[in-house]
Amino acid sequence: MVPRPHLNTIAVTIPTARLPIPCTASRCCSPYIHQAAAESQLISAIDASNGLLHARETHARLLRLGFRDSSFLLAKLLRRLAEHGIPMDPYPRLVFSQVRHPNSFLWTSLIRGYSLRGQLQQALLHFASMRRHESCGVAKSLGSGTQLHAQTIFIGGFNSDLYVQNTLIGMYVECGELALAHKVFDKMSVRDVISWTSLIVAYSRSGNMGLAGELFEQAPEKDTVAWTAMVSGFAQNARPRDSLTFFRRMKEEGVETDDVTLVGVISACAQLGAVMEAKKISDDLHRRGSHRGLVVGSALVDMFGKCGLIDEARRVFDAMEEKNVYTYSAMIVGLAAHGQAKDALKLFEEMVTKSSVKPNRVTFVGVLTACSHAGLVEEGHYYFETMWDRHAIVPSADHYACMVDLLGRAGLLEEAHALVNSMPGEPHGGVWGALLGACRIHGNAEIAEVAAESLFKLEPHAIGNYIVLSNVYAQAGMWEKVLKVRGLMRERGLRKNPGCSLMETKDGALHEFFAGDVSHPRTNEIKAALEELLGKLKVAGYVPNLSSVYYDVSDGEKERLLKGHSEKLALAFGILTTGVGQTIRIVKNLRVCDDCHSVMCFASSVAERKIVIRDNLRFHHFQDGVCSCGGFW
DNA sequence: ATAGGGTTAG
Repeated sequence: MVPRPHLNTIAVTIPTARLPIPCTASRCCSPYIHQAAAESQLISAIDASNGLLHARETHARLLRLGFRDSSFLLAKLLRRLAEHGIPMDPYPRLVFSQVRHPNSFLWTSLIRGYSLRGQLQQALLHFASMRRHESCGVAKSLGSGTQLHAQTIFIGGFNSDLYVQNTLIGMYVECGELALAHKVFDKMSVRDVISWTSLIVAYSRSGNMGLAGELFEQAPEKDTVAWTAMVSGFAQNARPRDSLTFFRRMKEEGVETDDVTLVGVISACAQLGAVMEAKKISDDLHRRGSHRGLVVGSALVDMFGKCGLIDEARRVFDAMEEKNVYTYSAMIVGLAAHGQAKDALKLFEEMVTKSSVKPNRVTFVGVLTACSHAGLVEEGHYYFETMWDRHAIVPSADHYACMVDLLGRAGLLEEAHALVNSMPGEPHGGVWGALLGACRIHGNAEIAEVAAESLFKLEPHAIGNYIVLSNVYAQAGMWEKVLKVRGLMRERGLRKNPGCSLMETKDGALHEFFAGDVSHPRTNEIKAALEELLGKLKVAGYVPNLSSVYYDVSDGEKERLLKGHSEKLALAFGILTTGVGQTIRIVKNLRVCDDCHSVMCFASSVAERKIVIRDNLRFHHFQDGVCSCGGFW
C-alpha cells in the first residue's frame, strides 16, 4: 500500500529549483553553451534584420539551429516584421503557425501585428482563438501588449459591431480591467444578453456581487447563462445561501437549468453542508443522466465529501469513467477531511501508478493533510520529499504549512518551529497559523507568542489568531496576558466571531443556532431536551470539562456557558427531530471545543444516534461513544 | 465567432 518512508529524521530540506545540469564528469557542458551562444546570436540577427529578405534568412538559420519551437525568438521575429510594415499574410502568419505550442507572448505578437496594420477583425479572430487555446494549458496571463492592442481597437472605432464589443469586454474581464470593460459596455449603442452577462461576470469575479446583482436585475433579457452566472457567482463568493435562493428563483420562473447551473449549486451545497438539497440535485442529475460527467462528477465528489457523505462521494468517484486531477484531488481531500488517511494515501498511490493523471499542488495539500490528521509523521515526510523528487513540484508555503501542522500536531513543536525558520521564502500566515494551532493543542505559550507576533504583523485583522493565543494563555492560567490580548483586540476594533451551528431537518429546512441562542421557536423544548440528555450523560460518566471555558469565572458560570455552545443546542434539537439509530448532521463554523466533543461521544452511545459534525477543519463521525478523528482536530 | 463550471492549510 503505502511505500516505506525512507526518512526518519526531521530533515529540513531546502528544495532547489531543478534546472538541467549538463556537466557530468565524462561530458563537457559545451552543447549548452553553444546553444546559449546561438540564441544570443539569433537575437542580434533578428534585431538587426532589415526587411523581408533579411528576416527570412534569419528565420532559416533559426530553424537550422533547432529553435523551431522557441516562442521567444519567433515572437521577436514577428515584432520585427510588424515594425517593418510587412503584411501579416502570408509570411508572418506562417512563421506563427509553425510553432507547435505558442505561448501568450507569441500570440500577442501576432495579434499586435494585425492590429497595427488595421486588420482588426483578424486581430480579434486570433484573440478569440488564443483564448480557446489557453484553456488547453498555455499561460493564462495576457501580456501588456494585448491590452495595448485592445486599446488601439477601442480608439480605432468599431463601436457599432456587437460582436467586436462583446469580445473586447470579455478580454478586459480576463485582464482584470474591470473599469475598461465597463467603459466599453457604456459606450455600446446596442447590447445583447452576452454583453450584460459578461459584465455581470466581471463584477462577480471582482467580488462585487452587489453590482452584479443590480446589473442582473436591469438586464432586459436573461437566459440560462445569465442566471447561471449569478448562481455560480454567489457560490464562488462564499454566499451559498444566496446561490441557492437564485437557483430556486430560476426554477420558479421557468428558466431552463443545465449542467453548468447545477455545478454552481453543487458548490453552494458543498459549502453549506446541506445534505437534503445535495441529494435532490444529485437525483436531478441522475434523471438527466449527466451525473458521471467529468466536471459534474468532480463537483459531486467534492459536495458529498463536504456534506459528510463520504461513501456517496466514493460511489460517484468509482462510477466516473473519465477522471482528472480535480476528481482525484477532491476525493483525496474528502477522505482526508473524514480522517480516512490510509484510503486517501492508497488512492494517491493508485493515481500515481495506475492512472495517467498527474498530481498537482492541491493534490499534495490533500495528501499532507491526510497524514497530518491521522498523525502519520513519517508518511508525511515521505510524501513531502517525493513532491520535488518524483513529481517535480516545488513545495509552496501552503505545503510547508501542512508540514508544520503535521509536526506540530504530533507534538514535535521544536521541529515544526525549526521548519518555519528554515523554509525557503517568507512564511505566510498559514505557516505561522499552523504553528500557533499546534501550540494550542500542546499548551506551549512560549512558541505561541513567537508565532502570534508574526501573525499579528502579517494579518492584523484575522480574529482567530488573537483568540487562539488568548486560549493558550488561559489554558496556562496566565490571565493577565489573556486580558492583554483582549485589550489588543478591542484596540483594533476586532470582535469575536460568534459560534454557529447549522442543522438540516428531513424536510431540508436549515436551523441555525448561535451560542446561548434562545431565538429558535422550539427553544424551551430544546433546553429541556439538553438538560435531560446531560443528566443521562453524567450517569454514564460524563464530567463537564470546565477548562474548555477560557474566561476567568466561577465553575458554575463555566458550566452554564458550556451548555450554551451552539453545537449542543443543535444536538438537542437533533435528538428532538430524529429517532433512535438515525444520523444527526451538524455543520459548525468554528472548532468544536473539548467539552462538546466529549458530549458528542457520550451522546452517540447514550442517545443511540450517529452524529456527524463538520467543523471548520474536518469531519467528526461519532458512533457508539467513539469519534473518527481519534483526537486529531 | 463573443457570456456561465469542479480540487487548497490553520
